[in-house]
Amino acid sequence: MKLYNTMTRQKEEFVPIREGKAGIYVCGPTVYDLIHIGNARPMIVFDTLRCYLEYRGYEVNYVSNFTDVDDKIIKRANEEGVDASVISERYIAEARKDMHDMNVREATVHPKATEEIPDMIQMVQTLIDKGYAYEVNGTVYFRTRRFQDYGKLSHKNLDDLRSGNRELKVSGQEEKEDNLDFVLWKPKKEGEPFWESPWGEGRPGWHLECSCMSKKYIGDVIDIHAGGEDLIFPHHENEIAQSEAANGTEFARYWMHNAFLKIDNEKMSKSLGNFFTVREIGEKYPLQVIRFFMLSAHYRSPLNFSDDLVEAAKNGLERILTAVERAEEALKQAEDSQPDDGQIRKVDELVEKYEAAMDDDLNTADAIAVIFELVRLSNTTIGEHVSKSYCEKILDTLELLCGILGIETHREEALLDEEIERLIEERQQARKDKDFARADAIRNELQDKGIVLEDTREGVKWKKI
RNA sequence: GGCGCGAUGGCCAAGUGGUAAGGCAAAGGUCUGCAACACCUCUAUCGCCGGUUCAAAUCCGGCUCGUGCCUCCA
Repeated sequence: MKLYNTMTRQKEEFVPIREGKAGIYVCGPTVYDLIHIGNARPMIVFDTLRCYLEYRGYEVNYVSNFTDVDDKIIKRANEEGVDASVISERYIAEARKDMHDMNVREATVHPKATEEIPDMIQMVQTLIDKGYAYEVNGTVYFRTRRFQDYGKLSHKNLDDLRSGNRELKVSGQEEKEDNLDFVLWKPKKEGEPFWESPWGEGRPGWHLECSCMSKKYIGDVIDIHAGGEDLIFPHHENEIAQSEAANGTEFARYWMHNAFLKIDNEKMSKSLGNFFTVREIGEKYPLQVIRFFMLSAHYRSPLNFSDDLVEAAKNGLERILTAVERAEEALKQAEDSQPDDGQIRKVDELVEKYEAAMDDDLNTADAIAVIFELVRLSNTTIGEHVSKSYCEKILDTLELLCGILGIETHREEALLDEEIERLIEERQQARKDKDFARADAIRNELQDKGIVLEDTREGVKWKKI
């Protein structure tokens, strides 16, 4: 399997540190509010990566944190007059719910920053002992220039950074040895949560969390480190500096970054008013549609989000789900005959094509195209006098290929209430009596309630939209 | 200013040297009481200019437009 590595800027064959195992760390959200649609992209993309690696036989240790101590959380807590942990706990629970609805599976571990403070203090101490960090008035800074490789991920050189920040320096803190130095530990301010440390009461810097949590739950060297492309600099660059300086070894073998999501072709921002939470979207569409939509483009391409595009994705997904239903219907009528070798082979070829797409840096757009090819194959070959084993093969394969992408192939089982049941029967009677006006009126009435009817040879089918 | 990315049919989107996957939408047709579903048919020479090559959407150079990051935003 080939993966694009941000570090080398090319696709590389994925070779795990330990055969058959993969340690993946994905930077998670800061929990100060409901997660937004932009947060959803890395969650969906890298969950899919995980599924595919597991399908390929890897035992995946998937770690994704919740940043639960941060300025924005504290601000929110002060506004509501509650403890910061009330805010973070609330939004961790909400994030988990949204993730569940998007079929994003639980990570192997979801560490929280506040539960890893001792390890962070330990790492800061190590960095001070090695000369990579220094303390001034209760703040500990990382001595950026001391780390030779700084800038290797984002391909920046320190002097460019420095000139670009000349203006900031005027208003900046003069206590730093160098303007590029970043905070590892900051002293508490009034009303902020804090922890005891050798440098006084305070809290950890943002970058430090991920370095510690990945070390603790995966190891000094991790196979794949992933996140949104905006994290490349400075977050991931700083993580590398901290971890490699402290551990004396390479931090991550492969760096994967997803591109941004735009809304109506503009950058998502609160000021533009085009800021959507996953929860809001979920009220308009099943979140599985959003997952399908996001995987319909390559993860390294910017993806535009708009109602029209989601609507199109929804219709495409419907086609897949309908095909599964048809195949299931066919299976009921199928015969115990020998399947056609040629047809079986075609299905196998599609699976190979799908794997080739996924092996090529997780090309989910191509993988979905293969699923549609399988849908067409199914719709055109499944019918009367088809063998049971062929039907099963089609169904198993559809389920498998969709499953890897986190797409559930069965519509949610919704029970019809008696009223609706009665209306459907009444319509059938009207049709028998050739009272089509009445029949159509009932169909429209049900449609207004979100129930779509389809008259098939096997009887009336319905689905919720 | 520094470091990147992108430009493919009405819309979305694959495709890194051999004459353009797939989806959505639209149109025509088969099926159907009608509709829906499904199936069939139909829609592109790949931003512009030049170069390399037997051959380029795919490689090189230039241009135009758009866009991301440059200290806490996924």
